[in-house]
Amino acid sequence: MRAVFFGTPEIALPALYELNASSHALVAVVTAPDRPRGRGMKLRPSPVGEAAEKAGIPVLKPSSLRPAEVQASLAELGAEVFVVVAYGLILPKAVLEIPRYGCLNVHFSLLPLLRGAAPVQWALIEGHEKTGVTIMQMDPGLDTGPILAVREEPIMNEDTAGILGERLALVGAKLLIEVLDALERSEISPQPQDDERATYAAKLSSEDAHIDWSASAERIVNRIRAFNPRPGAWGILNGRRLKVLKAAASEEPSGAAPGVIDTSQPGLLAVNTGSNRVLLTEVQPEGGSHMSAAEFLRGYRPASGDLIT
RNA sequence: CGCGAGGUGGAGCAGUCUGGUAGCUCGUCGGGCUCAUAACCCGAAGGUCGUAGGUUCAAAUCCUACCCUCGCAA
Repeated sequence: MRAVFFGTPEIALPALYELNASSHALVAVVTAPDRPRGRGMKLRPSPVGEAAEKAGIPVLKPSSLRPAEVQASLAELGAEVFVVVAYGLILPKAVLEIPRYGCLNVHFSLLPLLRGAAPVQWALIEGHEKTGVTIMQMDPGLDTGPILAVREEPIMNEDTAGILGERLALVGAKLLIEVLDALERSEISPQPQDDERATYAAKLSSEDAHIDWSASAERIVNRIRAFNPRPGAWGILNGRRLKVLKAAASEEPSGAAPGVIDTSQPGLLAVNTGSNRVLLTEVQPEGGSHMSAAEFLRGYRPASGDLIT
């Protein structure tokens, strides 16, 4: 079936590739406009925009979907379905109604849980044992449409948002094609969501990534996992920002105030918290590259008793 | 011209302001001690101090240009 793909960041790429390689006709890609980003604030296309251009697929980059002429050009594509994966803009009702089969959204949670912008991160922050991918028929609400397909995915202890997101993106890409195939054969019927059970995964800022050391070790570690690789959970040590990319909760109870570090054991960087100590295992000092805790200790030499806030 | 940090033996850093031929914690290699060890002791190798040019009796250190890396912010 003729499809238009809406997406913006990396996590949408597998779905884009899978769709492009499928039996369905990918007639155009819609993505967020080129934005000044990165060091130097140079204008750069979104990951999806870049990939689509490279693949020779026509790309639209409207800054809004409200203008009538934008909606008209979407309609002209003659698509039977719109596929939306982490696009970034709300689709107005008028747009949702353009394709015959409506708009499908690939969402990275088990809806109605974790509706919203950052479902992968929140699944980790909240310490869930499983999450998944839901494909739904979009309606004007925020991730409220009826469900077409669900795939569960277990969350591993060593998962970070980056790793888990990659896995979900691949699962979602495969599931998307299955849904399109089934839809074409009318073998699928939407199931409404149970709004009572809905929870929300709000967009996260880098201030949310500032570690509160008075929380429990488990909560701290979950946040660190959720913010890896971006933007990176962090604290301030000796006046400089220290990103914590990986950490593990230890069995050892905190023997000092939250945030006080202990370097007495060779190669280990322990931080006291509201519960057990947390062992930082991979960090990145301000201005530097990421490194193991052992390397950090060798070069930067924080002392036992220093406070990370 | 968005703001900022940095490129020093294999790793992570100090030294740069106040020029005078390089240091720390590790790693590596050899030897010793030990039942043993990632522990300890002794010794060794390894650096054109990002690149190019300039100032100077003398440059990691001062000046100029360029390359690369990283953080913030978006």
